[in-house]
Amino acid sequence: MPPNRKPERLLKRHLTLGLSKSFPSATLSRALGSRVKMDLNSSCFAEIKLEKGTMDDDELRPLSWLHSTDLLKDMNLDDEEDGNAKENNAGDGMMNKYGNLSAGDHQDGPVDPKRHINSKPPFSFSCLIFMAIEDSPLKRLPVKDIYQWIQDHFPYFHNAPTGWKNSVRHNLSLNKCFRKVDKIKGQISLSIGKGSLWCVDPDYRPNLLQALRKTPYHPYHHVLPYNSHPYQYHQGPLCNISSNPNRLPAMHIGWSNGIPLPGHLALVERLLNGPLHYSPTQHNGLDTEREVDAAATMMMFRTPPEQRVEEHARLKSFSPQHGPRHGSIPIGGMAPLQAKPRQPHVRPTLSDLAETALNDQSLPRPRLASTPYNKAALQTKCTPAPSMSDDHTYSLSAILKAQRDRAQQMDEACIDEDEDDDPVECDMSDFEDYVDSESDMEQDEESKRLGDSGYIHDARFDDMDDIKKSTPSRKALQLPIKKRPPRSSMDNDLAAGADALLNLAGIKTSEVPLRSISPQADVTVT
DNA sequence: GGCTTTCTAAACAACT
DNA sequence: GAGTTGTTTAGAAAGC
Repeated sequence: MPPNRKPERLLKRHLTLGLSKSFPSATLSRALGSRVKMDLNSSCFAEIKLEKGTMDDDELRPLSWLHSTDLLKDMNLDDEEDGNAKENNAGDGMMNKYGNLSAGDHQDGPVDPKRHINSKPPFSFSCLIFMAIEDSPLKRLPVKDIYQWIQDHFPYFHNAPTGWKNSVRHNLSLNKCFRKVDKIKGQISLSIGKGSLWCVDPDYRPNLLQALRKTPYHPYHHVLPYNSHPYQYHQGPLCNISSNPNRLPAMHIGWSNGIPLPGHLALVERLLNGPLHYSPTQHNGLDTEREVDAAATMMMFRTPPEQRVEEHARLKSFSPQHGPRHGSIPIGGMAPLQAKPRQPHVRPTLSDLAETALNDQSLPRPRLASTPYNKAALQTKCTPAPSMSDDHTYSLSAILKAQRDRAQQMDEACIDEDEDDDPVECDMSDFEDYVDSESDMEQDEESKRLGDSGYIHDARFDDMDDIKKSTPSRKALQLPIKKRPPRSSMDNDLAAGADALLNLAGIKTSEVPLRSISPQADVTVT
């Protein structure tokens, strides 16, 4: 066997083990195969699906991916098994007190589908909730409907002790991936009883997607050679423009060190659907794809932060009535962007892309981290690679390291020769300058949103809380509140990097000093 | 062994 | 008052 086949075989074994461990009987096939009616094109799975790149239409059918893995082919779909589930489980000596199968139950020996019916799904509660919410038409559900969805799709919970509902509520409350939606604000006229609606925080949607992707038997777990790259988790649509699995991730600036670029997604969408009418499927050139990514990325860095935010907000306001565009995905749980008709066979050059992007005042840009004291800001705006492990892991040192890495990367690009502007120091000063410059509304919202315990309030943040507590705010001290600088040093670094790369690509950008780059900066495209 | 994540239980308050 | 919802704390298990 060729060496490159070995991981594949191991993965297959892993998938099989993972599946049999968690869904060793017809439960899975029944629960997922016949009961789950999720539309992949409108659910969270659309993003996962798209990352495979080239899939047949058949594979777009709900849960066909499960069957495509051949993992279900031998499963018995008889209904009687379900009826015997409880009885069979009761006889399972390996069952813990909650009726779950303890880890390792199926590690040794063959799985007996007659014994292990209704074992616990392999998804974490956050994943279950995520799927439930994503499967709802409005991408928001009351907790009661979340219960129902979980029960409907995972029969295990029909017989499980009710403690799992507590876990669901606990997860909703503590997991920052989920947000409570004010009923009035959400303009839900339906009577949903008491309680709130819950939705997925778009900022954390990639995390949840990755959590889903981490599920042992996930169909695309093994597909993408670069699926460990954080960029891919964030930028599903890029798979839209590339069916080449060997394609490298887009340019690394901005995310190679773990800092996500929330606006990049939208920009790529704009590049794909906007005036460029680029249709990569018409052109198989790998370089072209890179050009698109590169230009998109570089342009991101040349757009002022305030416009990024506006663009981000604008995208968030998309109406949910727009159906999903074929091959596209919703962004962060939002309604998908409405596609503009494409004009095929128009291949833009990098210069075209750059020129268009540079002239577009509304192109989004990422929001950069604000204050280290603002947990929410750190978590939502400075989130490193989106993973569930990262989800709750935001140590100051890690963040500073990310900052330092980014600074070093930009430094290595020989961009900013201002010696007084040490990147690391600048980043920290930016942080401190932003301590009180964040709007009260935003902070209130963030603090309201994040709560103060569990997954969110973590002992790892205690030191930061202490710092904040021991550091009187400017407001408290009645000091003048600093205004946010028009462009942070980090922005300048990014812009500088963009300039350098544009120049390398043969595009002359403005000679205006980077610190004073404005959206109207002249750019000469050669 | 320590850390992190996740799950579970329990208590409590607020609300319907 | 009962039931539901939401929050918080605590502890344990499992994986790395």
